Amino acid sequence: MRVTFPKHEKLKSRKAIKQLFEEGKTITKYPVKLLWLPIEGQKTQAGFAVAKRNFKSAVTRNKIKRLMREAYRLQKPETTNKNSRAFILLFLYIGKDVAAFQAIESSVVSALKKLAASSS
RNA sequence: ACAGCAGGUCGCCUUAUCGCUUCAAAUUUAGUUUGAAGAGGAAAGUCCGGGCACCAUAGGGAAGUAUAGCGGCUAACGGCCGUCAUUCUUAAUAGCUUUUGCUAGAGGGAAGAGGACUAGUGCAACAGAAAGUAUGUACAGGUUAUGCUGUAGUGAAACCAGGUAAACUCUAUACGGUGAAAUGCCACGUAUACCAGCAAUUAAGGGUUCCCGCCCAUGCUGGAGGGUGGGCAGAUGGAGUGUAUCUGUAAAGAUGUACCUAGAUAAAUGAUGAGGAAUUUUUGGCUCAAGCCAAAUUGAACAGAACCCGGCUUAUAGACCUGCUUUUUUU
RNA sequence: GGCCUAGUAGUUCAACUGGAUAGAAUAUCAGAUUUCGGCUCUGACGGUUGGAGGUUCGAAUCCUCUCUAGGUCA
Repeated sequence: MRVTFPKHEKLKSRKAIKQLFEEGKTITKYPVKLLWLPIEGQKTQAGFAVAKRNFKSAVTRNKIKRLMREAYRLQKPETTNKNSRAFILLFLYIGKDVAAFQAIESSVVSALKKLAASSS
């Protein structure tokens, strides 16, 4: 099947992000930190963030967000098909250096697996 | 050929698979398919100037800010072009000198925020008699004598209507304020409620420094709290880009012709693989050396549009082009 | 997308509106004192005033550009 990540699966609502930071739970798999919160009646949405304090250059921030988004996109069917519950997710990059795609991918995968285990 | 200086251009390429955004078409209903397009020379810093929008179709004065030789370009500018004074550097050559050297200096190169101290106020450490109410001392000249003239030392400045305005200031010119989070429309939702202060139609307040004037206005400001935090337009065809001719020393302008070239919004242009390449390192061979050949390795700087333009400044691996200069070799 | 502020010894602050070796406390080091250490006393070290350029006889101070850090506006 197609592995896509269109616009409406992206976490955009300021209100939801605020709620996520206040009430959400966290899973840390260095260099990625995952904030998650189960929701009702909607599809799963995911967002990606890199702190401006750690990376001053906009180019590297965009690069890291694109890498995390690509890793999430490739792993999405395996995680979302197993359980029917929906979440709002936010992947936060907490490392200080730019990691390779394989390292970010493994962190994202293990975080999603832990999320599936703890929510079921 | 190598090196240096100045100016300019480019700034990874090809391909497979999977994905993102916009537009068009089809099908169907909001998904899918097909096709097309998809970051920069600085998109950056926000240092200037404009367009555009709203606020009295924005008006007078004060204050404030900026600029400052002359001429031009431009929508405009603090930008750009030309040019002059001035300064620095180099230097043909000339004068003096036994020489070292000193003085002047055509020409070349670079810099060039440069109005006014004959309006007023201020400032000038140390040194020096004296730093502004200027003009003391010594010597020489001159004079009947004084006034006067020249030299001397200190200092950045004392040969004078002194110096200093990137000191206050004056003169001239320009500038109203705000800033796409402007502004207009649609949708959703709530609280025309509560507390405090000011004001009561000759008033408070607002129109982003103050005064006048004008306009708005029945309330205004602050606090705590409730709701929303979505969409469309603005917003991508423009002082647009390429090219040819003409005008002009040039910046630039005129005319013709061709082209359409991002439009995101927690923010699109990416990921993985393969190949090619500038480049990096190591080994071996040839060679006096520079370098050349072969194999392995590495695999591209600075950097991401956010309403749009014109500049300036800063960052930038490497490649290429043009001009000038020096050195070497050959003809 | 706008706007504003600050950078001075290792640290915390001075330096009046340009004027001379940029000062004080603390920290560090050395010496004295003490059986030893602390306290105390004496002395030394430590700064190209974030960087570059300019104005001026002279710049931490004035001007321009730039870097870094921080704040602020729905």
